[in-house]
Amino acid sequence: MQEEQIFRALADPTRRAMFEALARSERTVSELRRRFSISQPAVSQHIATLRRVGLVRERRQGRFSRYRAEPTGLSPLIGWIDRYRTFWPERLERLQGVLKDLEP
Amino acid sequence: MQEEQIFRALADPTRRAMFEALARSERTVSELRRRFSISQPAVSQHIATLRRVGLVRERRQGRFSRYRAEPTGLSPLIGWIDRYRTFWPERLERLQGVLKDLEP
DNA sequence: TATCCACATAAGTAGTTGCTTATATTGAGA
DNA sequence: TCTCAATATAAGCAACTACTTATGTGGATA
Repeated sequence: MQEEQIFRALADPTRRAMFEALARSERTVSELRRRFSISQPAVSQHIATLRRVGLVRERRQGRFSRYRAEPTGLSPLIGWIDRYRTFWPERLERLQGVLKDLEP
Repeated sequence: MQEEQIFRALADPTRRAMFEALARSERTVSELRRRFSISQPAVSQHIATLRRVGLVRERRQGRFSRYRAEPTGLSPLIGWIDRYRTFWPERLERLQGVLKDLEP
């Protein structure tokens, strides 16, 4: 999936919030509807957009559809940004620190 | 500047391309106009948007305005993405490699 | 000072987007 | 099988966006 679609999908605040919620835990459309005060179709449409660009995965379970975020879908976005990290030594250092902490 | 504005600014492909061009070198509006086949006002409007969200800086020089990218303006975007890097060991490793190359 | 030139701003417009209500579709249980 | 519950799709609409042309502003030069 191209970076173009990813950027557009994440430009909407509601969709970004949904991705965040789905990164924390798997949820159904109804659950998302409760959390965001928009109609059920609106939720389905946002999910469809996120799914189309590879940011969300579906897991069918009977008449329920459980959705969860697919962080690897951010790959094009990260790829784009990494081109500009080299301009940014300070930030790189911070990130380096984070990486060190993650080393076992 | 909030991540909201940054995402919206970069969602447009022309604006993203302009940011990329301005990251490579400083340019005037006229120079950008030549590179992108849109009107001069359209260029000015895109620049204004990028400037408003802190992604581009102006350097006045007589009647010319020279613009260049401000990579630190990507900070909110990077901050947002970093929240999901932890879900992504493979990518982290690759990045770690990149960082190693930059060390000396 | 008169006139370009580089750029910004204003105003109008066609296309896109995010929402709504209405209507399928499909599975589970009485 | 009949009905309800969970979700998807269709259709319509108001708001936003990215563009255009027209015009304003201020620096440089004759």
